[in-house]
Amino acid sequence: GSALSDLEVEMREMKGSLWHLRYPIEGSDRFITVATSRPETMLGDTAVAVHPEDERHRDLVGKFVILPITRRRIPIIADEHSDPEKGSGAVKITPAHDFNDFAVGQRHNLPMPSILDKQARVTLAELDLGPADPFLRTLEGQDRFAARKAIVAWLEEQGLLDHVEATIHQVPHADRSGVVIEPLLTVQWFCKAEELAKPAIAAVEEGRTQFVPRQWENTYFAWMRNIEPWCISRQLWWGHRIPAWYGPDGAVFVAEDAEAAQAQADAHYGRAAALTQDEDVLDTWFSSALWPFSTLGWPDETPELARYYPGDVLVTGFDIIFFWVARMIMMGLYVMGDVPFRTVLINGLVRDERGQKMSKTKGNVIDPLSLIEAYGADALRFTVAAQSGAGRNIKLGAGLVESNRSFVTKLWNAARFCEMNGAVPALSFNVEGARLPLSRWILDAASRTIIEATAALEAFRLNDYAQACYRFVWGDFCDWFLELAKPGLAGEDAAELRAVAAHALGVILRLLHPVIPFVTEALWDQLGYGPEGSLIRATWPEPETVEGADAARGELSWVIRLISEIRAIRNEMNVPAASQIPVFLHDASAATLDRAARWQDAVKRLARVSGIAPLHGPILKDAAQAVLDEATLVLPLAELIDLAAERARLTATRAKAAAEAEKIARKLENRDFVARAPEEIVAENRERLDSTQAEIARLDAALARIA
RNA sequence: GGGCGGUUAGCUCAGCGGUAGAGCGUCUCGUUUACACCGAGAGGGCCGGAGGUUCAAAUCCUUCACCGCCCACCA
Repeated sequence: GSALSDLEVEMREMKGSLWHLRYPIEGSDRFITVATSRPETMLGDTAVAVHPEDERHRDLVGKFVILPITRRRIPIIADEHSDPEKGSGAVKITPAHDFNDFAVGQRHNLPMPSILDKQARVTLAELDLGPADPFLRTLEGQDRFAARKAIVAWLEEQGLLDHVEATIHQVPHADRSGVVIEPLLTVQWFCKAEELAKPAIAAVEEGRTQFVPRQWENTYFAWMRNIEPWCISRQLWWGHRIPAWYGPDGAVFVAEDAEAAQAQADAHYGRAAALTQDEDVLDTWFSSALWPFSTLGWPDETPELARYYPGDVLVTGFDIIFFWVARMIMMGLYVMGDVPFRTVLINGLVRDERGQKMSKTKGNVIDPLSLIEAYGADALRFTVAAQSGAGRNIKLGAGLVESNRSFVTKLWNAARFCEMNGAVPALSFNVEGARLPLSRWILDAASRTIIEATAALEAFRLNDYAQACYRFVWGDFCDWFLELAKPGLAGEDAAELRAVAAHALGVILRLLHPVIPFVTEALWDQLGYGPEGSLIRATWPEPETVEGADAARGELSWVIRLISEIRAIRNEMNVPAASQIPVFLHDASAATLDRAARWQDAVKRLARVSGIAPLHGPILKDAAQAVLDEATLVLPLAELIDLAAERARLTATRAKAAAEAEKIARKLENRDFVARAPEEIVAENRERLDSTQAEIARLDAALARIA
């Protein structure tokens, strides 16, 4: 058995019994009943306490009880600790084996005999034995639980057991070994934690160290402001020895090392005295508290210590705030005069798929190595980052890792496609040289992603960072840029598109390297971005201003909406995938027709159309229609079209738009809204109403044509 | 007993005063020369309940319910 700090004690709910014992009162035939969940401790009772205001027992205060078995005479005292509401209102006091009872014992100057040894066996050594019952002898050396059984049986036999009550109570267990802890009076070394805590509280109050998310500072403060003296000695084999030495007469010398202690002792005794060092070691958390500077060479003033203390960010779980974080802050301030780190990032705990805490007994422990074996380290790392919302736990399951493995594979394939098409990274590449709207659009999107991802990382929002990268790679780069670039890669724009693709991929590799280290590193090297091992040292990508970005965004947004509209119609009208259909633009502006001509090849390919042309004159009857800005798309489907289905489709679209318009109109009719809402909000709603109404008008026209 | 967090689409979650979103899953279609670990499309939500503040509430306040956690409590 060793001493423990409060933090190492874990309360567990257990079914147990409450034994109500009858203690005979001296000089009368009355009894006083006390309740206990640990009857064996009655051997060490040194008083029975009642509440000073409790009328029921007032006359008993000052009288004595003859404790059964040991037959010791112990006083009935009045103490606030006794709760009249509980049990009989009288409570047995065992100062050596209960914290509260110890306090009572101190207040009333009671003796404090231990009746258990360090192996939790009954010992009678400290008892003042008088006319004890012979039964007492048989208890010596018995284990606490065996003794409990024997004592209960004996009391029952003697008629001293009033009754037994089944209860559920909190029982202290050692968090490591899991055994039930027995409070025991021992001599230990303590640290005045309160003194250390004061500057540590101030440091966090003043923001010299900040917790992320901020709410954990409450947890820190709550504990630090109510901190108890810290028991730092342990009766274990491993650890730093307590730096205390004892002289021949037991005098204590505390010093940095044996030599200094010896010097102290010699001065004290006036002669050379033999010293023996304390056998105890320091609490492992005490030693761990030194970690931020002891690992940097302290107590020597090393260059490492000068450069790396204080550290920047400590990343850890909330369950370690008291054990380690608080202690490092206290110790850092005390020893180094500064906080050990500026930011404490509290990440969630990794739990199983259903959110259960992993435990060996539950058998739900996920071995990261098996996930890595199945899906790769990159997939696991990316998954954990993507799931780590601020302050929430991570539910880790194979399914998630598997789908993120797909993302890694997607990245790999996209890079392979770039390579196949001669997208070679060039140092000379300059964003300003990009002329094509497609180039400008993807370069602008890359810059925006860099800004978003960087901001997210700086704010420790790893999930936002991962998501921004995911969306850019899969949504922008793969789904649209590469697809739209395919026709161009075979033509006169090939050189620019290759250079832009290579540049964007370079941004992607650098952005994702922190969470997809292996695959990005392999691609970086293989595709010629830099020599092997150089990606981790590459500079973080910087956002760049792209000339004509707004115009490029407008144009690409149009192209993407055009293709999506055609695809939607094809799907909803069940147009066979293999059939190529023509697309006409009705009422289109010159600028729109211009765009249509420019994107002809890409649209043909991505929307499976045979061509796009302006439509003048009457619209064919057997056609599907859709509204795109000022123009109406017309898809002649001939025998493919089901007019009823098309009417239903257009009607549904119109209904949606009408509901939207209605909602906005109601808002704008509200005088309070127009008067009190900010101008730009009102203007925005007016514009939305206009464009929604224009869309409805075009849908009505389209419906009229197929009526 | 004291405190902290959560409750939004089937699942996991983002959004935290001004048009409810993402990923996965589901359904339909698809052998288009990077990728089926893929592509296209669709459906799916009284944003836990009740009050309140506000021109406007998933978002702010009050309160309740349920879930999770921390601290204290061996009569």
